[in-house]
Amino acid sequence: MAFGTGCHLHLIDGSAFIFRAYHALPPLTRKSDGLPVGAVAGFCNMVFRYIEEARNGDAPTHAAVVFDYSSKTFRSDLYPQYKANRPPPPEDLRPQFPLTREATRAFNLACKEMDGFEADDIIATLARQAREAGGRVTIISSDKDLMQLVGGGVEMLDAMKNLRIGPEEVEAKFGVPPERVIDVQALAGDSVDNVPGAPGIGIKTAAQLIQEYGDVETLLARASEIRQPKRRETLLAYADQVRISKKLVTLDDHAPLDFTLDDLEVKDPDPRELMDFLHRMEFRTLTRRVAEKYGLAEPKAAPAAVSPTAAPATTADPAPAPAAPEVPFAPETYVCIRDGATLTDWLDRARATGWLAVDTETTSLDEMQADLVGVSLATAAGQAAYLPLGHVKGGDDLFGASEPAEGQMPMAEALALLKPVLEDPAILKIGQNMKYDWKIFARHGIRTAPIDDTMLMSYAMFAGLHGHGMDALSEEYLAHKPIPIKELIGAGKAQVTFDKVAIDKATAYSGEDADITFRLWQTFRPMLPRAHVTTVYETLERPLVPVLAEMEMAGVKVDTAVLARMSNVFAQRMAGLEDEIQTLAGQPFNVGSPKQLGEILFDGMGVPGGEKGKTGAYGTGADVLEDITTYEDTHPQAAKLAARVLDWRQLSKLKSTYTDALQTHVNPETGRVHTSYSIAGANTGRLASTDPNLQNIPVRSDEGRKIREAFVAPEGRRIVSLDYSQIELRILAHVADIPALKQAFLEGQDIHAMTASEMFGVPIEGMDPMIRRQAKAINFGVIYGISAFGLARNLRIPRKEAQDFIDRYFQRFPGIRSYMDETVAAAKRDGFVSTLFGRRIHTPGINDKGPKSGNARRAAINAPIQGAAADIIRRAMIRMPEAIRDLDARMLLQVHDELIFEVAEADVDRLIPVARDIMQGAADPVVHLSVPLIAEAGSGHSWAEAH
DNA sequence: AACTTCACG
DNA sequence: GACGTACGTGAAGTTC
Repeated sequence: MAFGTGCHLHLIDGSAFIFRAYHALPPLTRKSDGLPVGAVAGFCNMVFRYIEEARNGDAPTHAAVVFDYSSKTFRSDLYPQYKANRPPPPEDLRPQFPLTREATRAFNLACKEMDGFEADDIIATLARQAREAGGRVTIISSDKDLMQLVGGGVEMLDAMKNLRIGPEEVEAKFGVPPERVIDVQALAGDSVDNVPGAPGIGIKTAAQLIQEYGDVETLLARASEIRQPKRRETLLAYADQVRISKKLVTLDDHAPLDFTLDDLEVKDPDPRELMDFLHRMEFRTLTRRVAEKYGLAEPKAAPAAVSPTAAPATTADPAPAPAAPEVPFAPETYVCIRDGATLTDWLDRARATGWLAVDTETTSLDEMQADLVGVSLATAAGQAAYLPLGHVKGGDDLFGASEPAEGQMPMAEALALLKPVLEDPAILKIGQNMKYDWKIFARHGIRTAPIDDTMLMSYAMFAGLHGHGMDALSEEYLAHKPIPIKELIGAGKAQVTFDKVAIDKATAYSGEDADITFRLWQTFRPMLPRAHVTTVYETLERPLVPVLAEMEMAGVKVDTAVLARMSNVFAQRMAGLEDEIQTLAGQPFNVGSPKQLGEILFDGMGVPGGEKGKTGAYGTGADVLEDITTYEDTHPQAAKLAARVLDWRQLSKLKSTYTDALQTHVNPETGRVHTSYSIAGANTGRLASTDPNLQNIPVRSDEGRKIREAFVAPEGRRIVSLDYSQIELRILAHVADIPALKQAFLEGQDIHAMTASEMFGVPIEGMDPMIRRQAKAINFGVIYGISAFGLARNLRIPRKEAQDFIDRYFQRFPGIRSYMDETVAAAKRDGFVSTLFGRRIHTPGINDKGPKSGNARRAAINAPIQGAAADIIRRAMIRMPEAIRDLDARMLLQVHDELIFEVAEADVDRLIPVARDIMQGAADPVVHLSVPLIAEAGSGHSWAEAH
């Protein structure tokens, strides 16, 4: 059909689809050979959805997907800097470009690109031709550069948000009708495309000027009439630059196309060709959906051959993992191991392949108290077995004891067979959260090595994107939902321990865990090098497993008598305060209830300024109460009440979270407290401590600090603590390359005083402590992605003043601002930021609009700094055991920038220099910091003395 | 289970 | 031009 009146042309901005797909999806790879295909998958999904949806209502008669050919166009000849600050496409995206063209053709859509022209020029040319022929045009894109084409039968469609963009929407965005958009763009410029425009003129001002003068040429001709001196000067000075900018933003609607509109007639896809392509890409879900749509059978086996066009661009990567034929999950096929011969058979399979996925089942999540119930093994996808060892029969007898279930190997016999394999240096043991299993085996005298951990692989690749628990990983990367543990042990009060679970059910569940772990490992292994995080995984994550396991098993001695005494004192003082508080309130109420307290203060006593949160309750946080304590003159009763509540809250916190709770965490067998560190808990690379959290033991208040007196060394031993001094500021000085900061650290100066001196021009000698305090707050603020609001609140000063401080700071240290800008730009471009050591922290939401993007922005600024500090102490911890091997000393705790040891009295003076050297040199040799790292040491009978 | 508060670096 | 903001955690208690 010839294109004419009544025809409707769809023009799809293919390149935008690709980048959107690439950034929206995790880096998927083709299973059989590891070829990156995430963007292709997303692209296909978007095209498929487009065909399904966009064509329903207002079906096109003609359509084309248009791509950019290369980054070199006639515009780069006009202005060499045009789009020059665009980074090259990521390594793993480049091989996907030709595949998206292939995909377009597989969907039987016209696929158009042209050397020397941008996709936008082709779209402009086709849109003009269609308009002139009397047809309608819909441009599937949200690119503002295309908005100049809107009008006269041409409109845009933002496929993501399903928004139509007509002349009104364009005018809402640019403040001028579509035909004047190029004039506004020419004035405002575009930092993304590096269109210069006129400095200091943004869209708002540009729109104003164009409304007044009509277009750029008239405006420039009459520039001398402009009243505002600044605008006038700018326009006079930058007239040529604005003229070039206009040429850059004006789309060429006369590109010499080698095809006509008639060639773009819509055709249905050939289902066979489409299926063949999707199948070759190994997109299972999409293949299935297409098969359903066209009523075709799904191809069964994975394709043996790979199409020549789809070959990876590089051959430098290691050999791909063994091709994984699609094996369905079949829990009923898992083997239950009940005798030595069967166990030996499974272990021989591991000896043959060199790998073994393992998972333990126990009676508790606390590895120090958990009893081993069973071990599952997997040697290939779908090949899994379960070895029950500690299952018991259903009912308890009169004494609450229970008999072992039948058909289980004796524990000792089974472990004797397992031990040589688990310790065999030629057999890789694969686990999900291996630290748990490592500790269980260690308590049976087995040192599991070497290991791989799928949770840590996921963390190295996807930190910030999603969690790393097995269930989530299985659903995400294996498209398989595992059997929920609740189905076996129940939940809540009715929950039972795993030893009570019937062996056949345990076999299905536990075998599946090992099976999933193995398949995840197969999936992740080729992905690590492609994400460039193999070194991170191998040097910062995996080696930490045995180190942390040993620390956790060692535990720290806690003097419960000291804690109990403190609890009693706190209880008495709290009772007294409670009486006083209720008298002041004139009624009894629960002092621990923020809701009741808020109502009494703000409704009952009439304190002004109560602010309700989203739940409708008044906020009564410490900062609010502190404000109220200053209302002595207007609300003396409330001021006093607030002060008492603050005291009560402090005691309540110390008692419930620390002095009471810590006592319950003392292990009855070891008499010590064993925390658990999560390696993949914090997005930045920091560890997190749980059950109990020993990383937030009080220290800032005198009262709280006393709790550290309960963390003690046994007779004849000492606690030694070493902590990095200002490690994050040192990292900032290095990465942002700030000469003054680096110099100060090299000379061992007081960094906050130096900052104050630089900012305010006051001498360091005899400095007002107030000024130093403010500089310190700014130094910390910088690390957190400073804002005037945050600094103002922290320092309790007007926002304007805080803004002045920040301006002054950036003026004095301009490198900090450029570092921040570069970090945010990297996050927007790549979707992640990296530390000095290559750790990746993803930054979802950084490209969002709205208030949330501020959070993402600050997180992106903070992550490389906090993350590098975390990397450094990880490196120190990994080297520490070997370094202190000959000393009677062991590492017990880590608190982000501090390491705590227990050491024989006689070895204290030998430990400190050794540990200090390891910590101070921990960045070397991978990164040579241009500032020294300093670790300060202390020792004593308790943590309070050592810190 | 969600929310609030508060302990740490 | 308005919006909501310091970064990263975990635990306990109250409320729904």
